[in-house]
Amino acid sequence: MVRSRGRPSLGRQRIEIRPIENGGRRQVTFSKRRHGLFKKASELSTLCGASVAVVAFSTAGNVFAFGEPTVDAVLRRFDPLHPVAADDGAALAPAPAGGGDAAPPGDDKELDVLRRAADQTKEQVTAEQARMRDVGDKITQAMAAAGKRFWWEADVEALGEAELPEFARALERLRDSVRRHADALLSTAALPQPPQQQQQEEVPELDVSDYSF
Amino acid sequence: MVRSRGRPSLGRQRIEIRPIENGGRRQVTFSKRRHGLFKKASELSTLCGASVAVVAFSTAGNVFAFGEPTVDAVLRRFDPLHPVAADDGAALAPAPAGGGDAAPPGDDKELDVLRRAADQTKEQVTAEQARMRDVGDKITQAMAAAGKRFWWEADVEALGEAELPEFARALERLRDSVRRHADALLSTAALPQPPQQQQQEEVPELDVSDYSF
DNA sequence: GTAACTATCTATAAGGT
DNA sequence: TACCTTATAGATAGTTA
Repeated sequence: MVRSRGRPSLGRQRIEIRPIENGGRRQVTFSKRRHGLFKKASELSTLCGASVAVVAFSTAGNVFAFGEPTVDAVLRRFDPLHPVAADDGAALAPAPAGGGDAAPPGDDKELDVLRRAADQTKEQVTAEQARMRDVGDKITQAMAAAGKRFWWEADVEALGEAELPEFARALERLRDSVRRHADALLSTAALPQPPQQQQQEEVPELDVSDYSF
Repeated sequence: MVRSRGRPSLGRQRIEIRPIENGGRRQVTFSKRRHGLFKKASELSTLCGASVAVVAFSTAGNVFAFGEPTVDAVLRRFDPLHPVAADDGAALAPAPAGGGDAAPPGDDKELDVLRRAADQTKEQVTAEQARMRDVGDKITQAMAAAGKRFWWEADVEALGEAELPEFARALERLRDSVRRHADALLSTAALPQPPQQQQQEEVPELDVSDYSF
């Protein structure tokens, strides 16, 4: 590009830190500085091993967020209502309604139980995969058709009325499966044998009527 | 301050973005960059009228936060599980305890309230997308690492304790979303393909208490 | 944890494609 | 919208107090 005369540009100019009136300029600045801010946050995290979360709302109401390791992880750790140390999710562990609520740490049986729970979960997940592969193809198609990259971007509207309930049910089952696994992981410290309910592979009754399909 | 010989310092040097081993150096860097990050966030907010929140945990476990107008305000606005009006909720606040309890039908205020509620809903949906995108990247990584093609094949075991609850929650939210859509479909028996999806996002609010996590 | 001090390095304001 | 380019304002590494 030929710059016929004088300086090719004025270069960076100093600006006062005060509200930008011009809408277009404000939008451009927001975009640039937001990127810069997230980058800084990322660098801080990497350099110093810090957990960082950034949330920004534009004047237009759009949200942008950055988090390491995850926005939610950091925010929950920050939330005083969910006091959690380095390992978050302690708040997620349901207080077992059974008898004692704390087991002596260091017991070998603990490990064994954990192992079984893990295997069980894995089994369930495998079963889920089999059941889901079918409906999954439909969903994948919907994703591809819309040029989406992530599963949650799947165009729900494009799913037929036949696939929808199946999709929802599949989600629910997987959700439950994952939750059980998470609970098992998180209750490593205190494993008070629950009243032998969750142990069986029987998936908790699915009350479909609840979801009026 | 006398500097007896040579250059007083080498000046700023370029550094690679990777974990700083030296504890002292890391601490100094954390302090400096944290200040810089907060300043950037502040400027972004002032220049662009954006609401911004930043939360950072040092490796020592200390928390530092910045927020405009307030950390809590931004985080509540971001958390869809705790719907709070962005601006002091004047619009959604319970009817003033004065005389009448409802605005006369046909009043412009009615429309205004509706409009604000709609905006809020839209905002929440957008926030969802932002959070999903974040945790989604993590899950996608897990998928890629395992060479899986579908999201439900993601190796649950490979997800960290931080990601697991996220994954479960993401599933839950998506499930709810799907259910709402299904409900809408069924209640309007024969509605042809909606022209847009963002427009009629007005759906019943979700009752999370049902799926307590 | 903070606060200088400097010499660099980086982010970015403007303007263009 | 995003991506260039330029030239400069601002951030900061290394060090000491």
